[in-house]
Amino acid sequence: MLRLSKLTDYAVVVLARLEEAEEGGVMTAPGLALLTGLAEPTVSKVLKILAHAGLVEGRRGALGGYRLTRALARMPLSEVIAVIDGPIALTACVDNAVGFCDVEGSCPVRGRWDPVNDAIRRALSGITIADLAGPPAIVPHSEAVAHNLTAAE
Amino acid sequence: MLRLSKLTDYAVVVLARLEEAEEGGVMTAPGLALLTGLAEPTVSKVLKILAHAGLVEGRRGALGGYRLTRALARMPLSEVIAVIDGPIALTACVDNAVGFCDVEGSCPVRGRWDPVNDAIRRALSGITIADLAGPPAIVPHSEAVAHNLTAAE
DNA sequence: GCAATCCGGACCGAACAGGTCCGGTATGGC
DNA sequence: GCCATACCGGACCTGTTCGGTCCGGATTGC
Repeated sequence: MLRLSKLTDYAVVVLARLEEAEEGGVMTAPGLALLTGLAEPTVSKVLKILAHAGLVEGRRGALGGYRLTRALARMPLSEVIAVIDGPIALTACVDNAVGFCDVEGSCPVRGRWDPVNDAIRRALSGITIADLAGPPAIVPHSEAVAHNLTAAE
Repeated sequence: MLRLSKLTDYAVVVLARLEEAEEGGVMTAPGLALLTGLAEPTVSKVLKILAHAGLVEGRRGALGGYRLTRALARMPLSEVIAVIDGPIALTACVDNAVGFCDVEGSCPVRGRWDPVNDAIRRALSGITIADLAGPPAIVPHSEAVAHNLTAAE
């Protein structure tokens, strides 16, 4: 299904909400949980991962919270995916890894997936979280899809 | 990891081998299992799925087997993925589905994933199984990777 | 000192994928 | 006409991964 983890989905939502904080202000994990409707431990987990990767910054103590280290417009989707789900790779046959596949000697596809991975990475790099968060208003429940957001052509 | 199932990987390998059959000839599931080094039940499973989708054609009885219904050069990778793994969609929030997400009313990302999915589909549609199977010869166990196979630019 | 908050990790249950097997049906050869 | 071969369709089991929760510790401001 080529699906990515829900954590990544949550991360995008949380980041989108986090941008609504006033300039320089922080938002707490419980607060973001309320805003997003997600469970607090889940939000906390997401934020911890994002903080570890440097996409957000955590400030401890009372009046603490999280804030973005970068504008969402400068945060490509591919980076968030890589942070949460690990490096983007469709199969285990990546980077000429040897010894993982027991039929690598006779595999006609060997080494050919890399261009595919690159194509996906390129398509994803052209989309930022800001694009996903979209204009502040909520989109109507129908087409806003065939947009000029295509990024890869 | 944005990973797709191993079955899809196997499907590509099997298809690549299947193309080596002489014109109009069929190859049996046990035979393909030997050629690919995969377990026979697994190969059989893959072929059944592919046959159900019409990508290969099965002929029963003695002297039976499978054969391609189409040249690999006309078989986009996206189609194989869709057949094995289901439709290409990164998240559950696709096609403006309503009622699956309990926070859809307040989700700022709602409806914004579709362009991403489209971008991925487009990147994948430009690559055919023939590209993955590559030239008939087997690639050496080292770099033959950074090839001009990128297909999407 | 106390309360609020992030930090790092361990933990468990559920869902999914991977892989196998079996009975049934069609085809060709002896 | 019988049998071996091979596809067909499904059920089945098992292991791994993901989603989600929880706890103790460290840090900061009042």
